[in-house]
Amino acid sequence: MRELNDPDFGARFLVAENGSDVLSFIRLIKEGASTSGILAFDFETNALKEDRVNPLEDSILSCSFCFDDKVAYAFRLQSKNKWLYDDNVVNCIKEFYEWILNNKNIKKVIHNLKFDLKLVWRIVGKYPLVNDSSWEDTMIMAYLLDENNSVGLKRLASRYLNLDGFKYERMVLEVGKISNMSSLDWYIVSQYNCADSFMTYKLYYVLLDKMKADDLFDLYEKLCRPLLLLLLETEIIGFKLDIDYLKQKRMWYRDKLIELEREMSKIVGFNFNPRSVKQLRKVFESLSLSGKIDKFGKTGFSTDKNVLAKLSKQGDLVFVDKLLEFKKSQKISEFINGLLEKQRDGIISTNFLLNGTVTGRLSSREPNLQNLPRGAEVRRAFISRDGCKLVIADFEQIELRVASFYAKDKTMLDIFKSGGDIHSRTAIECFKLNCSEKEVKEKYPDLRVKAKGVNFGILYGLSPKSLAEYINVSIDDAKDYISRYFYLYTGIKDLIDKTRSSVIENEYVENIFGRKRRFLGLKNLVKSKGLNDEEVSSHLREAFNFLIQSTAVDICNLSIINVKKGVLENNLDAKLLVQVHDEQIWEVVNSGVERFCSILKSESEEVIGGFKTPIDLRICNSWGDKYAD
DNA sequence: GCGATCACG
DNA sequence: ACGTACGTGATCGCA
Repeated sequence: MRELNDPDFGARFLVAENGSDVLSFIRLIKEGASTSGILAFDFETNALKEDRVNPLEDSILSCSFCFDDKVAYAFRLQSKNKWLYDDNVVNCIKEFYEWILNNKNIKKVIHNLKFDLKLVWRIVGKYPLVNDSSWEDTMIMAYLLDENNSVGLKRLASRYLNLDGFKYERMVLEVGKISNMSSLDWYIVSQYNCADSFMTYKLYYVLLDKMKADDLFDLYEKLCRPLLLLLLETEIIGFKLDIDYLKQKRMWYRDKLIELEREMSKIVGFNFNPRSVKQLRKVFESLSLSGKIDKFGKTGFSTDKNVLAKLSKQGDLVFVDKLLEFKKSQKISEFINGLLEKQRDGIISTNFLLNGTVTGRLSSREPNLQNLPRGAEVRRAFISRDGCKLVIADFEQIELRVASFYAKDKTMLDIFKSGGDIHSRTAIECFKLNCSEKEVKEKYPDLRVKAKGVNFGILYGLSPKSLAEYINVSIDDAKDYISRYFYLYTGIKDLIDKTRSSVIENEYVENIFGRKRRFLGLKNLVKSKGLNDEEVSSHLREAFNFLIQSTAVDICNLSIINVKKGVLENNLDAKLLVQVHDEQIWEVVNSGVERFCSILKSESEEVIGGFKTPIDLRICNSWGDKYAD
């Protein structure tokens, strides 16, 4: 055993040097954590591929533990995925992690919970379930307290802890210089590891107090923590892919892109790379098309698909159409290639971030499963495992419903209550149509699409100009539509005004669950620059959009948690595979599908009392089935 | 590393 | 008179 004390931390950092040290550490940690009722821990890992951290594959180097503010313990685990100890010690380490998992009387505190629990899963093959309340994530706690700043452990340590972080920062710099942890001096890694679990321990109490003071504790306990554990399962099990289908498509698109490239070169008269904006501009000039383009970026005129679509409307330009097709195919093939690259044994696993957005939405990474192209082309590859079905649930128009809920707008509430069509109703008012709601769909489908644009635009805090561009009408018309909209839905207008004045006064907005979006300094900004300043109005748009978007997504996520609890209570086998904001996909064992669907309906439709959101439910074999006609 | 582009809700 | 839709992540080409 070696002691690596550090005066800056005021704590003892103890490092095991052999198997018997490890065994005595385990005894001490069990004893200490049982007494204090709390255990912070942290792993160090080594990415196999540089810059691509993957807890399901990376080498597990070491771990550290801290149960009071006096001492932290660290010991090594593996090197190149091989244990560093004999079987007896390895078994004791595994038993120790099982003990941690099973002991619900001890609070386990981790910075970035899902990451470390994936490593625990690799070691003992188990993970905690949604209803286990003995886990804490300081990263998510910090995010709820401040959605605008970094939640990295080092930053938090200097922001919240009354502790000279100088040495820590320097140590981090040293470690940061060498991205490959395994090539570091082992004692430096251990010291760093100890510092991390020690920081996590200290942070927990500070953040807990702040959360309670800010009324965020309920949101954390009832939503964030269960959601973290639920998504842990989602990420561990992954989504099954039809690899043969993807490989076949990859070939097909490879040929198609080469062919399109050849055809375009033939038309233009020289070879060029259609993926390069720079080369594309040259091509547009040689075809005398550049004069028709009125959209510009920092580096020159735009060649994006909206510009191309406009050009295409003006005349039959074979080249422009081929380029549009090329861009679309290129994009799809990027998705296909990405999936094939990242899948392991036919399973694709994403990483959901709870702190990836300022609105409480999740984000999804490596790969992003929340932005797959609509339609069956790519989604058909996402299939259920043998003996299972996919149950796909969509919340219908949840954001508009949330808006009507907050606004208490009688007109809009009535439309939703009676099962009316909100877009048709808006179309009638904005475009002065003289027909019934039902007739709008048949007689004026294009106007209904435009009304849909108005409905969504309102939630984003639209301007006449942007609305005009979006639904392709004149600015004067757009102005007219907006004023008619507010005449019809006066409650919405009042809600927007109320939200604006309250965010200027308080410098934050808060939704019904207590989630906050903070705009520090807004009051002064308004004072010095006025309400029409671009930065100010941008914040005001964000504020209103936050209210709607955050509430909608909190409802969706609460429904997921309720459903999963129902699944466990009823002993069903159903796991969430992916969440795309207002869409959930579950994998359910065939025999339980019917009961699962009734649980989903009953647990989801009324998450807030008195506020119902209808759900579109489908039972599918693949994600693509949703788009089959 | 950044701009442009494009995929999603 | 003026001007911006809200929230994300991935990839490509090019300095």
